[in-house]
Amino acid sequence: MVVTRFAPSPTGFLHIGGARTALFNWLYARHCGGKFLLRIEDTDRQRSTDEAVAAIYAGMKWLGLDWDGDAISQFDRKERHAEVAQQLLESGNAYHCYCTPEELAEMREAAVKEGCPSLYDGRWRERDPSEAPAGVDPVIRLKAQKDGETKINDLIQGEVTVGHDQIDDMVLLRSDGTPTYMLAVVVDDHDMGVTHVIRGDDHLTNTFRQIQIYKAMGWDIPEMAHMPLLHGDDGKKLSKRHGALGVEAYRDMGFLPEALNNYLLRLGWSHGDEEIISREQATEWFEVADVGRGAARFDMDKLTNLNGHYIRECDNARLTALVMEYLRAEPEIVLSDEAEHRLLNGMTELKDRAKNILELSDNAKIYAIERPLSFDQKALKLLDETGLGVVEMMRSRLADLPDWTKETIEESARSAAAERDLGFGKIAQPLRAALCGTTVSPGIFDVLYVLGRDESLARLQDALEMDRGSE
RNA sequence: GUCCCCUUCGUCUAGUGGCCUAGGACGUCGGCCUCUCACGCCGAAAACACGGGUUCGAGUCCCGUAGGGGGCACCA
Repeated sequence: MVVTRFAPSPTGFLHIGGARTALFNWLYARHCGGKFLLRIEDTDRQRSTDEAVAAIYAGMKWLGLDWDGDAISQFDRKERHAEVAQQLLESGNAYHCYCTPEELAEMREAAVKEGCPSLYDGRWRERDPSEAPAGVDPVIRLKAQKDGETKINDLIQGEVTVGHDQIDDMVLLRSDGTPTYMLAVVVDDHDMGVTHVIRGDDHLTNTFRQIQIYKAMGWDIPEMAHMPLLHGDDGKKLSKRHGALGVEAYRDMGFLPEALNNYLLRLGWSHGDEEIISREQATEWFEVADVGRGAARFDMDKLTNLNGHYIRECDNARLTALVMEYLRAEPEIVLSDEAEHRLLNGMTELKDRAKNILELSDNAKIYAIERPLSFDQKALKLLDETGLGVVEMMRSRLADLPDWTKETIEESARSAAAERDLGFGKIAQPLRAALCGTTVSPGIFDVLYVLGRDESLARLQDALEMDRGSE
């Protein structure tokens, strides 16, 4: 059975690049009917916090990436890691090294000067423990293979070969007895039964070091798949100003999780010309081998476009709930049952006009705002003598309407325009200004209908009676 | 410095030797629709990094160059 995993280190939030890695692992596991596991790489105690771990859980949940079983804490497994290091020591595949940090720094400097890769030279590899200096806690290093080379068949990168002269005797266990990342990943992946390691490109060369551990332990090496990293819009490494934010930041910017998922999926993976891909469809189609080899740049415009699509497709009740959540923070908004009702009724027209939930909420304010309205500059301009004349005329016509339906409202406004030989815009714009306080809104019949007779007439009356100040 | 990886429109990509006069999407520009704004629809400009091979034929295979990215920690 296929087993994949996502192994983030909890350093604040679920990074957007990490989210993509998680998504790919999730998709591959689900595609194969296998398992998707979550492991928190919290061995760095300085940087790991409970809040950060909670942020990862929350981010995964928001994206709909559920994992099988309980999340595993790498820190909790430190005894097991030490045990493996001990085994390696006993089998003669590892040894104690008493080098000081200064000594190692010198070594690196000298190597670079000679044009060699800056590797540990293995000076304690064959030395007898009796030569150990007093008072120095040793580290345990792996006795890596010196000759030959290792070739892997990466599911994404293809055949990659690295000579063993590029791999030194890396530290497995620190002098304080804690495991290094290299040891921990290998032990954990093995113990968790991971069959496919799908991770960022930045681990490609590390893989060859890790394979040394697998070999020394006599363990099976999982399939490897190294996906290209995400870059900023300038092609450089993704940084904060490029959008290297936590997924919750995207949620707060008004993105829908399905939009982010779809966008992340198409970044480095494709299925012919398909652009809009549902979770179900993605699960069916996803193959690791189809992931591209080149790094992709993060493009906010495309994400935004996708988000607009998913908003339009989204259920009105769900959108209303999201909008209510944002509107709750607005002081001039009172979220009465009446307002919620209007929001829901107006949502079909509203959602065509928004690319994110923030914008949607802003546009939705016309249905939740309390009378009397305030008018923006352009609206005021429309409500001049002529405009107010139209408002007054329409107010009385609408007041006489026997039924308040979109059809009767439209008929009333259209005939008014025809009778006066006016372009319809001459009627609609002043009405819009009086009803919404702005010059932009959904279709005017929809606004009138959703607002209802009483509220509509009251708002029109407000406009007629408003104090125009110095004007 | 050294090793590894990458390179098709501005961006994400299709493309696995002839179906490519290089396709789609976002963005941009123009138009249509229209009560505003959107949505939708139609159309346009826009790319095989460069140089050598291999082949009847190369975006597709090989080599080199350039550019970009990553690794080389008692970080993960």
